[in-house]
Amino acid sequence: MHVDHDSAVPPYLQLAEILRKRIESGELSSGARVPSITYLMQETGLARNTVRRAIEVLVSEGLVTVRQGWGTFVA
Amino acid sequence: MHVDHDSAVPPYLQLAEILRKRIESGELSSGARVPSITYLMQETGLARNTVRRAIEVLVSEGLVTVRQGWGTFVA
DNA sequence: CACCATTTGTTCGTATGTATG
DNA sequence: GCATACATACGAACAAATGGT
Repeated sequence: MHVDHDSAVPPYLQLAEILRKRIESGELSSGARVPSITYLMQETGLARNTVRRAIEVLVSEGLVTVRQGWGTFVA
Repeated sequence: MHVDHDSAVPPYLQLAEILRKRIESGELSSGARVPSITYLMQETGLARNTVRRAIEVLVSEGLVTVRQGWGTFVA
Protein backbone atom coordinates (compact mmCIF):
# COMPACT_ATOMS: atom_id res chain seq x y z
CA MET A 1 0.00 0.00 0.00
CA HIS A 2 1.79 3.07 -1.26
CA VAL A 3 0.87 6.58 -2.30
CA ASP A 4 3.02 8.92 -4.34
CA HIS A 5 3.05 12.53 -3.18
CA ASP A 6 4.58 13.62 -6.46
CA SER A 7 1.78 12.16 -8.53
CA ALA A 8 -0.73 14.38 -10.25
CA VAL A 9 -3.37 12.28 -8.55
CA PRO A 10 -3.83 13.49 -4.99
CA PRO A 11 -2.98 10.99 -2.25
CA TYR A 12 -6.55 10.74 -1.00
CA LEU A 13 -7.69 9.63 -4.43
CA GLN A 14 -4.79 7.21 -4.72
CA LEU A 15 -5.79 5.58 -1.45
CA ALA A 16 -9.43 5.47 -2.48
CA GLU A 17 -8.38 3.71 -5.66
CA ILE A 18 -6.27 1.20 -3.74
CA LEU A 19 -9.16 0.31 -1.45
CA ARG A 20 -11.64 0.30 -4.32
CA LYS A 21 -9.58 -2.27 -6.15
CA ARG A 22 -9.30 -4.44 -3.06
CA ILE A 23 -13.06 -4.40 -2.82
CA GLU A 24 -13.77 -4.97 -6.49
CA SER A 25 -11.24 -7.77 -6.65
CA GLY A 26 -12.99 -9.54 -3.82
CA GLU A 27 -10.01 -9.32 -1.51
CA LEU A 28 -12.39 -7.36 0.67
CA SER A 29 -15.78 -8.96 0.24
CA SER A 30 -19.18 -7.74 1.31
CA GLY A 31 -19.40 -7.35 5.05
CA ALA A 32 -15.66 -7.42 5.50
CA ARG A 33 -14.06 -4.89 7.76
CA VAL A 34 -12.05 -2.19 6.06
CA PRO A 35 -8.74 -1.45 7.83
CA SER A 36 -9.15 1.23 10.47
CA ILE A 37 -8.17 4.80 9.87
CA THR A 38 -5.27 4.46 12.30
CA TYR A 39 -4.00 1.40 10.48
CA LEU A 40 -4.29 3.08 7.10
CA MET A 41 -2.44 6.10 8.47
CA GLN A 42 0.46 3.92 9.48
CA GLU A 43 0.45 1.93 6.27
CA THR A 44 0.31 4.92 3.96
CA GLY A 45 2.00 7.63 6.01
CA LEU A 46 -0.98 9.87 5.34
CA ALA A 47 -2.66 12.09 7.89
CA ARG A 48 -5.89 11.11 9.55
CA ASN A 49 -7.99 13.59 7.62
CA THR A 50 -6.52 12.46 4.34
CA VAL A 51 -7.36 8.85 5.07
CA ARG A 52 -10.85 9.83 6.08
CA ARG A 53 -11.26 11.69 2.86
CA ALA A 54 -10.37 8.60 0.88
CA ILE A 55 -12.96 6.63 2.80
CA GLU A 56 -15.57 9.30 2.23
CA VAL A 57 -15.03 8.85 -1.48
CA LEU A 58 -15.89 5.18 -1.13
CA VAL A 59 -18.89 6.01 1.04
CA SER A 60 -20.19 8.41 -1.59
CA GLU A 61 -19.78 5.64 -4.13
CA GLY A 62 -21.77 3.31 -1.93
CA LEU A 63 -18.90 0.84 -1.69
CA VAL A 64 -18.58 0.98 2.08
CA THR A 65 -20.60 1.95 5.10
CA VAL A 66 -19.20 3.55 8.22
CA ARG A 67 -20.40 3.22 11.78
CA GLN A 68 -18.95 5.46 14.45
CA GLY A 69 -17.32 3.56 17.25
CA TRP A 70 -17.40 0.35 15.31
CA GLY A 71 -15.66 0.47 12.00
CA THR A 72 -15.94 0.65 8.25
CA PHE A 73 -17.37 -2.25 6.29
CA VAL A 74 -17.75 -3.25 2.69
CA ALA A 75 -21.34 -2.70 1.61
CA MET B 1 -25.38 34.09 9.26
CA HIS B 2 -24.64 32.35 12.53
CA VAL B 3 -23.58 28.91 13.65
CA ASP B 4 -23.85 27.56 17.15
CA HIS B 5 -20.91 25.56 18.41
CA ASP B 6 -22.97 24.19 21.27
CA SER B 7 -25.60 22.75 19.00
CA ALA B 8 -25.86 19.02 18.49
CA VAL B 9 -25.73 19.77 14.77
CA PRO B 10 -22.13 20.22 13.69
CA PRO B 11 -21.24 23.68 12.37
CA TYR B 12 -20.51 22.42 8.88
CA LEU B 13 -24.03 21.03 8.61
CA GLN B 14 -25.47 24.21 10.07
CA LEU B 15 -23.73 26.28 7.43
CA ALA B 16 -24.79 23.88 4.70
CA GLU B 17 -28.36 24.29 5.87
CA ILE B 18 -28.09 28.07 5.88
CA LEU B 19 -26.80 28.12 2.33
CA ARG B 20 -29.30 25.49 1.22
CA LYS B 21 -32.15 27.64 2.42
CA ARG B 22 -30.79 30.70 0.66
CA ILE B 23 -30.73 28.69 -2.53
CA GLU B 24 -34.11 27.07 -2.13
CA SER B 25 -35.71 30.37 -1.19
CA GLY B 26 -34.42 31.91 -4.39
CA GLU B 27 -32.25 34.43 -2.59
CA LEU B 28 -29.44 32.72 -4.46
CA SER B 29 -30.85 31.79 -7.82
CA SER B 30 -29.46 29.51 -10.48
CA GLY B 31 -26.14 30.72 -11.77
CA ALA B 32 -25.65 33.06 -8.85
CA ARG B 33 -22.29 33.15 -7.17
CA VAL B 34 -22.11 31.61 -3.73
CA PRO B 35 -20.12 33.71 -1.25
CA SER B 36 -16.43 32.78 -1.31
CA ILE B 37 -14.88 30.55 1.28
CA THR B 38 -12.90 33.47 2.68
CA TYR B 39 -16.06 35.53 3.03
CA LEU B 40 -17.92 32.69 4.70
CA MET B 41 -15.01 32.18 7.07
CA GLN B 42 -15.26 35.78 8.18
CA GLU B 43 -19.04 35.74 8.41
CA THR B 44 -19.30 32.53 10.39
CA GLY B 45 -16.02 32.47 12.27
CA LEU B 46 -15.47 28.94 11.04
CA ALA B 47 -12.19 27.57 9.75
CA ARG B 48 -11.49 27.24 6.08
CA ASN B 49 -11.80 23.46 6.02
CA THR B 50 -15.09 23.59 7.85
CA VAL B 51 -16.56 26.02 5.35
CA ARG B 52 -15.32 23.85 2.52
CA ARG B 53 -16.96 20.87 4.08
CA ALA B 54 -20.29 22.64 4.16
CA ILE B 55 -19.93 23.47 0.48
CA GLU B 56 -19.02 19.88 -0.32
CA VAL B 57 -22.34 18.84 1.16
CA LEU B 58 -24.13 21.12 -1.27
CA VAL B 59 -21.99 19.85 -4.12
CA SER B 60 -22.89 16.26 -3.28
CA GLU B 61 -26.53 17.30 -3.28
CA GLY B 62 -26.10 18.84 -6.71
CA LEU B 63 -27.14 22.26 -5.47
CA VAL B 64 -23.92 24.02 -6.41
CA THR B 65 -20.96 23.53 -8.67
CA VAL B 66 -17.43 24.55 -7.84
CA ARG B 67 -14.78 25.73 -10.27
CA GLN B 68 -11.25 26.09 -9.01
CA GLY B 69 -9.90 29.57 -9.38
CA TRP B 70 -13.26 30.94 -10.27
CA GLY B 71 -15.87 30.40 -7.63
CA THR B 72 -18.88 28.45 -6.47
CA PHE B 73 -22.19 28.82 -8.27
CA VAL B 74 -25.75 27.71 -7.80
CA ALA B 75 -26.49 24.85 -10.17
C1' DC C 1 -22.10 0.13 37.40
C1' DA C 2 -17.51 2.42 36.19
C1' DC C 3 -13.55 2.24 33.38
C1' DC C 4 -10.84 1.80 29.39
C1' DA C 5 -9.30 0.84 24.59
C1' DT C 6 -10.61 1.25 19.98
C1' DT C 7 -12.71 3.57 16.17
C1' DT C 8 -15.01 7.01 13.77
C1' DG C 9 -16.57 12.24 13.83
C1' DT C 10 -15.55 17.11 13.89
C1' DT C 11 -12.85 21.24 14.09
C1' DC C 12 -8.94 24.10 14.23
C1' DG C 13 -4.66 26.44 12.49
C1' DT C 14 -1.35 26.39 9.12
C1' DA C 15 1.01 25.64 4.79
C1' DT C 16 1.37 24.95 0.03
C1' DG C 17 -0.42 23.96 -4.69
C1' DT C 18 -3.39 25.03 -8.72
C1' DA C 19 -6.48 27.76 -11.62
C1' DT C 20 -8.49 32.04 -13.21
C1' DG C 21 -8.55 36.80 -14.55
C1' DG D 1 3.48 39.44 -11.90
C1' DC D 2 -0.33 39.76 -8.88
C1' DA D 3 -4.82 39.13 -6.47
C1' DT D 4 -8.48 36.12 -5.75
C1' DA D 5 -10.51 31.63 -5.17
C1' DC D 6 -10.60 26.88 -4.78
C1' DA D 7 -7.69 22.20 -3.75
C1' DT D 8 -4.97 19.32 -0.92
C1' DA D 9 -2.46 18.00 3.11
C1' DC D 10 -0.48 18.05 7.68
C1' DG D 11 -0.60 17.84 12.81
C1' DA D 12 -3.17 18.38 16.79
C1' DA D 13 -7.06 18.17 19.84
C1' DC D 14 -11.29 16.74 21.58
C1' DA D 15 -16.04 14.52 21.06
C1' DA D 16 -19.00 10.51 20.42
C1' DA D 17 -20.07 5.70 19.85
C1' DT D 18 -19.00 0.94 20.59
C1' DG D 19 -17.43 -3.11 22.97
C1' DG D 20 -15.06 -5.37 26.42
C1' DT D 21 -13.07 -5.61 31.24
